[in-house]
Amino acid sequence: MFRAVLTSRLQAAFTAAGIALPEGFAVSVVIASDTRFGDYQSNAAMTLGKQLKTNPRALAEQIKAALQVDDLCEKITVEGPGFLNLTLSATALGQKLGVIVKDAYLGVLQVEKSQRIVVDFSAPNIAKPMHVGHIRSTFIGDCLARIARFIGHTVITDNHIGDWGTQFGMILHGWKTILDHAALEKDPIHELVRVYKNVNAQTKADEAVLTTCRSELVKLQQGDAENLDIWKRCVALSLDQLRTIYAKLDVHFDHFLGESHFNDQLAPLVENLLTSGIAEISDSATCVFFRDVPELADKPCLIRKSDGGFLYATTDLATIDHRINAWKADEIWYVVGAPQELHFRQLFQVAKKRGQTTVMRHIAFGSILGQDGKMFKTRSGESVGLLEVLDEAVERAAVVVAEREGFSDDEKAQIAQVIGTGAVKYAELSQHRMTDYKFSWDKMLALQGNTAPYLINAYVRTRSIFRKLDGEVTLTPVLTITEPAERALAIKLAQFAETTHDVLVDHRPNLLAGYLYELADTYHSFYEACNVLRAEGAVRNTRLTLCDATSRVLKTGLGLLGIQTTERM
RNA sequence: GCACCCGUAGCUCAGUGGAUAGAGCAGCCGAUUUCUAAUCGGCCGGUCGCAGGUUCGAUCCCUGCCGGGUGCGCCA
Repeated sequence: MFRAVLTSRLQAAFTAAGIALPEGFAVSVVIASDTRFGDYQSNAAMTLGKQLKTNPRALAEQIKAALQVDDLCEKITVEGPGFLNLTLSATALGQKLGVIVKDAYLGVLQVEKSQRIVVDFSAPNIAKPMHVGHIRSTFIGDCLARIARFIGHTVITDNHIGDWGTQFGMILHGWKTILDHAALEKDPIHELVRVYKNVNAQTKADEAVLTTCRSELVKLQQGDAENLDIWKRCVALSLDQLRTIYAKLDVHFDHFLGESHFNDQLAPLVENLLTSGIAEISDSATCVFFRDVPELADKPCLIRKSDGGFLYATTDLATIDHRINAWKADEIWYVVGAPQELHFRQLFQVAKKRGQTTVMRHIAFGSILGQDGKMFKTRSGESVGLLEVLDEAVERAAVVVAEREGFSDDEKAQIAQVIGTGAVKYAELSQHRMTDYKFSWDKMLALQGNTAPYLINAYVRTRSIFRKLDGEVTLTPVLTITEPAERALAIKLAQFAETTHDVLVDHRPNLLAGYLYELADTYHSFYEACNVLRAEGAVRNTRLTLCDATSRVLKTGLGLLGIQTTERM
């Protein structure tokens, strides 16, 4: 990629000019902030000038003189206080595009050191429907997993479903007292939710019901055959439904290792932590204290309740053991909401005390808020169901597709499916993950502007050109780029390489979404300015190659976001 | 009380220690016998919450304040 090559050239220029770089000083080249000055820029002279207390502009001139980029750039200029601006040559761009269209990775470099990365995301609860709150973890996690795989990591996706919470006390009691078996057969989740809500309301009104629920839970945890059987049926019914949703979403997991999977390991784990001195008893509960970590000094991590029950953190610790021992994880990524930040800080600290060196990251995200600006409450209040959102999105897309001619009903349904689902995913992934946002039907399901349909439409336009071509076309590796619109498109295409890697620096899918939007925008402009099929000779060939590259980058890039494309719309 | 996140155009949101802070939506004007208009071009719209500090340069980094959200031993 150009940025990496230019960076190493710049590094060499410093050496050639005899300029010693201070310890830890990283020479950097970035994509130009203002394209009037060039395609890439380096502010190194200004940053370094400050440190060395020398004139930054003179320093920039010195570097410029030593910089060997004749094969890449047609212009190098020094501007203002010491900006070093680089403009790529049409030849270099043309060659690059020739390479990109032939490369399975479209110019994206594979990582030098491939890691085994476990991505933990989605994690819905059993016996509850997935709602809009699950959108963020599911889509962000899926996207990050796809990108990590694409650049050469070994990725293991794991859905740590909540199949063993205290909520089962209520479901068990409800199952035995108020379950409607016919309703369960028709719509399992709906009936389970009804039962749960009903019992939940009962417990609020009657203390005795709560006690009964607790004892049902204890029986389950002690292996009571009847309760265990009911629990297994709940899990099976829920998993069926979940698989349907994930298929619809085109989201795939290598494992569904829910909390229950680790039950047997919790007691020995806690014993082990006690004997090794990592954990201690405090107020009859078992805790891990972090007295050497100032910000956690008064925030111990509880791993066993005073009644002997285990907690969220206990299961997570056992899960870490499994991921390290059985899966040999180099890294574990937790795509979980920002409110759980403290939990993960504690968890990672315990792992550190245990000598576990696996890299663990909490990839946090902000909350989806209701119209009142408050968080959706999943326990008491209502939320919008995920299926409901998807169905509505597909329906809205179908309204637009219905106006089109030349499609069978099946094709129309297929197109609406791709566009509706894509719109929902893109609405999430184009947003910075830390931003809280209010759930809005209109924004989530918009079909114009900065949306998935806009990107898919750009792809459709590239495909339509190739459908209309007569005969075989040989795309030439020698592009002759002349028009500004061609040039702008070529540069954008080349920058797919930079963007894809940038996403994983801070785990931010919105960087890729933003890039693809700009690419589609650039392509739409190119499309209006440069007719492809009416052009001739080398110009036509160049434009066809640009269209081919755009087509591939859009399809691949959208694929990395988890968004499918359609050939026509 | 302490900790973390957020505050940018009417609305929803991007963005970066650098050059004139950008999109979409909404509003207005224009382009189509189309290589698919789910498109393109243009106009309108900002004291980047407030006040200091560091810097050649701060919307970005630091401190304080204001406003909103979230979390802080026996839920997950």
